[in-house]
Parts: sequence; C-alpha cells; structure tokens
Amino acid sequence: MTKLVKGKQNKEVLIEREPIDIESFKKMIRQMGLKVTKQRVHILEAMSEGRAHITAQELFEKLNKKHPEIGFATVYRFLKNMTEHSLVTEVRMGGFPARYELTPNQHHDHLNCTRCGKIVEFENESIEELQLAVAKKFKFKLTGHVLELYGECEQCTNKE
Amino acid sequence: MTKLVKGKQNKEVLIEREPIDIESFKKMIRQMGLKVTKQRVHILEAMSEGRAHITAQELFEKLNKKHPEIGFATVYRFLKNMTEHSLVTEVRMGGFPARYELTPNQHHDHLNCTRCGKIVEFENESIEELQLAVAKKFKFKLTGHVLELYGECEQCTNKE
DNA sequence: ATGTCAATGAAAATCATTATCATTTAAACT
DNA sequence: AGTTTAAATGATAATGATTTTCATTGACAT
Repeated sequence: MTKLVKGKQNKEVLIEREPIDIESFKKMIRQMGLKVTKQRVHILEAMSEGRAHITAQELFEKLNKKHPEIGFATVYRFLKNMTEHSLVTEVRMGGFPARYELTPNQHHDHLNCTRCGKIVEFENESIEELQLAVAKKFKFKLTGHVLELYGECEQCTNKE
Repeated sequence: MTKLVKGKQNKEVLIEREPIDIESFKKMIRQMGLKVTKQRVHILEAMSEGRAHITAQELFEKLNKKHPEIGFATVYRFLKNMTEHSLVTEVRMGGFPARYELTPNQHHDHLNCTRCGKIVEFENESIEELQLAVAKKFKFKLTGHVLELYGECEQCTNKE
C-alpha cells in the first residue's frame, strides 16, 4: 500500500508502506504483551487498508460491515492500547473526535481544517531545521515536537 | 497585572499586560457586536485576573462565588463567542477540557524541558512564514497553529 | 418609557469516550 | 485434546464536556 504525501522541494513523493500481513499483525499484538484475538487482527487489517486518519467510530463502522461481532468498546480499547505502545498515533483537533493512524515510519506534521476536520499531512525540512536552530540557541537537546496547523480548507472556503 | 515567565538566556522576564478596566471590557464586548451585560463584564474581569489558562468549568466556579446568578451555559457561550472573535485563545490538549486565555498581544511558541518542566517562550518569524507557505500550498486559509518543542535544557543535561 | 430581539439560566440533550460486568476465549498447563 | 484461568469481549450504562432548548429577563434603540 502506498500513500501520497507532499515532500521536500514541493515535489510529491510516494512513501512506501511496508506490506503488512496477518502474521506481522499478530507479531505486533504479541509485542504489546496482549493476546492475539481475531478482533484485534481485524482492527489492524482495517487500519492498514483504509485512509490514513480514521476516527474510532469510522473504524468501527467499517469493521461492522464484515465483522458485525466486533463491539465498538473493543475498537476504542484497542486503539488506546496501541496508542500507548506508540503503534498508533492519535491526532486530536479542536473538539473533533480523535483520529488515528498506524504510526508512520516517516515523520510528518498535520494541517487541520477547523470546519470539516480534514487532515492533510505535510513534511517540511526547513521548519525542522529551524526548530533545531531554536533549540540550539537555548541550549536544549531537542527530543520531539508537536506542530499542528489549523485553518480552513479550499472546499470549506468555497462552501460559503 | 503581570505574568512571570521564563525568557531568553534563562533569565526571568516580566511581560507587562496592559491594565484592563471595566470600560475597556465593555468596549471589547461592543466590538464583537454583542450587548453589554453584567455577566459578560464579570467573565472578562475574572479572566483578566486569574491564571493564564483556565477551563470553562474553572471559570464558572470562580465566578460562581461572587456572582452565583451566572449560569455555566453563559460562560460556555461567551467563551465561544470570544474565541470566534479571536479575543480569547482556546488551547486544547489531548482529551482534556479546553483552556482559555485572553489572546496575548505578543505571539509566542514554547520550548519545554521534559525533565525539569522549564518553559522558554520563543518567537521565530521564519517558522511562521514557512507555516504560511505550507498552508498556501494546500490551499488552506491558515487561522492558527500549535508549535511545542520538547527537549532537555542545559542544566538538566549537565546534571547527569 | 417602551417594544423588540438578543441574552440568560435551568434543564435536558448530545457526543465522544470510558467503565461495568456477565460471558467468552486465548493460551498456559496438564 | 481437555482443563484451567486470567484476559478479552460486547452490551449496556455511565461519564464528562459541551451544546441546545425554551421560557423568562433585560439591553438599548426608538
């Protein structure tokens, strides 16, 4: 599965996502010290297929079609589990429901539409470098950052 | 009223907040095209006195002591109003209740030491410009951003 | 002073998320 | 393979922040 993102120099690049099979799903679950259940495997499957950022509800509904036996409590619980183990990254925006993605191996930040909740991923090397410069100026060893841009997407602006 | 913050060179600096009186509160309310009510004036008073970032509930409880006639719906409604008019800045963190502050006239971001909790405020025009460029690239009207850097400060690093 | 429409407060509603708890099941152990 | 046992599940209730509703009050233009 591939994901289209914006990269350096304004060129679009394809980030390959390593193909994930059921065996590696099970491995991931065991790595967290949890039991392998069909529900958990199905949740991981659904997350690896779909669009990058999904809400718990959307994920539940998607799963519900093929596997109506999975309750939404399980979805919420497992998402929380995976978030705590950094296997999944949680993105929260305004008062909107949290969105989740399998933690990407390549770092990126988010541009969020405050009206429709849409999330666009971006990566900007220059900003990263400036952040390092700021940290250096204040003699900090930089270990992480959160950069979330908020605005109104084209569609919402036109919807007026 | 003054606010104690950590500033450049690890020296504490005092950022003066312009004194706000009832008349200017009323002016602010009229500027938003709203009617001046005692509730709204009291809400503004309470916000200008207290700690920088307050939740709607905290604000309601604080007001409730002196003015038990103010309902929490009014607090929520007015905070939303002011946020929409950029008079108040809303900060949301994880799933926690939103926190509000009278919009500071001087924009800044934060550099946080993950070991001792020290906060350094900084401002970087180049980063701001790059953020605008990113938003433009994706045809977003940029309305705000959150930039928090995390790291280890000099003292903590030397403390090893 | 008065009419009108916005503002208010109490209560109910909503919405995402979490907790409860009886039942099921993974997987460790015969 | 059968038994055990603690973890996992799903249905439901509970929670907590925020919003809506609606009858009443009040600001302010006239």
